[in-house]
Amino acid sequence: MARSTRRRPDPTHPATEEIDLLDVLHALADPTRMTIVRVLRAEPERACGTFPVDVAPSTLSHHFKVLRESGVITQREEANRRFSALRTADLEHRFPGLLDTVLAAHARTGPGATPDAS
Amino acid sequence: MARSTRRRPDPTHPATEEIDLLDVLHALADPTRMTIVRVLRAEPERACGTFPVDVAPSTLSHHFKVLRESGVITQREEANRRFSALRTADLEHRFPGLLDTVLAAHARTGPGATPDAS
DNA sequence: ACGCAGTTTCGATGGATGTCGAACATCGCA
DNA sequence: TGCGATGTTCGACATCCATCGAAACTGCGT
Repeated sequence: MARSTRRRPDPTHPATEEIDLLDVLHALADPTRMTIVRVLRAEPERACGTFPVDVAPSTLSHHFKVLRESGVITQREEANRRFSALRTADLEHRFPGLLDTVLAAHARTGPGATPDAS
Repeated sequence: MARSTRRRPDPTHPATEEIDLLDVLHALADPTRMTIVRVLRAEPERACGTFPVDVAPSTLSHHFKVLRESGVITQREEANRRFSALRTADLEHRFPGLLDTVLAAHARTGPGATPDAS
């Protein structure tokens, strides 16, 4: 049965031109999701369950949905696992420099942030 | 009575180093507030009631409060009116390039946005 | 075939948020 | 001194949102 190999439908993503800035900002304005994006920034792809966040699996799934529907990440299904990746190129094309700037700002002030690195 | 010249206390603002990125992103992730910021971007200062937004005065006041408490704007009292201004320098110092990038992104895709200006 | 591991969906819940109208405060001006 | 203009605060309300637990689904290994 080649036609129904995949029962669960592929997750839907917005087209690049459909990505809304306010949706993206809202998606990034959450600690858990910001952590996810930061991790994804360093690695090209990663399975859902392997993120260093301390929330229930269902909550995590919710956050991935928000990130996906806002156009920040892509999700690819492989067997049982779902791999997530940043839509770096798409975001760069639509909002040049945005992701870099936001992540740099968070790196400066968020986690261990060098107290006076200016 | 020099000590109680000003009855209504000056609005409180967070110190520059206290400005939180996620708070800023959240503040910007609202159409009304984004409009306010965009207008403020063009003019150095402006009275509250003169913004081209279509909400009740009390709602507007609420949005100004959110913007102020997140560190995006300053509010100065002059007589009856309250003037708002972007904390451009503070934001630039704390999150270099952030405001420019976000506003540029919104200009590209938000209002009249040249359909295919790439 | 069975069960386990990884994820999503559903339902519920408490808290934040955007919105409004009414009431209050402040200042300038007639 | 009283009125109008400008904003804020308060209370209410509907909605959204982050979170959880339980249930269901999918595919792999035993």
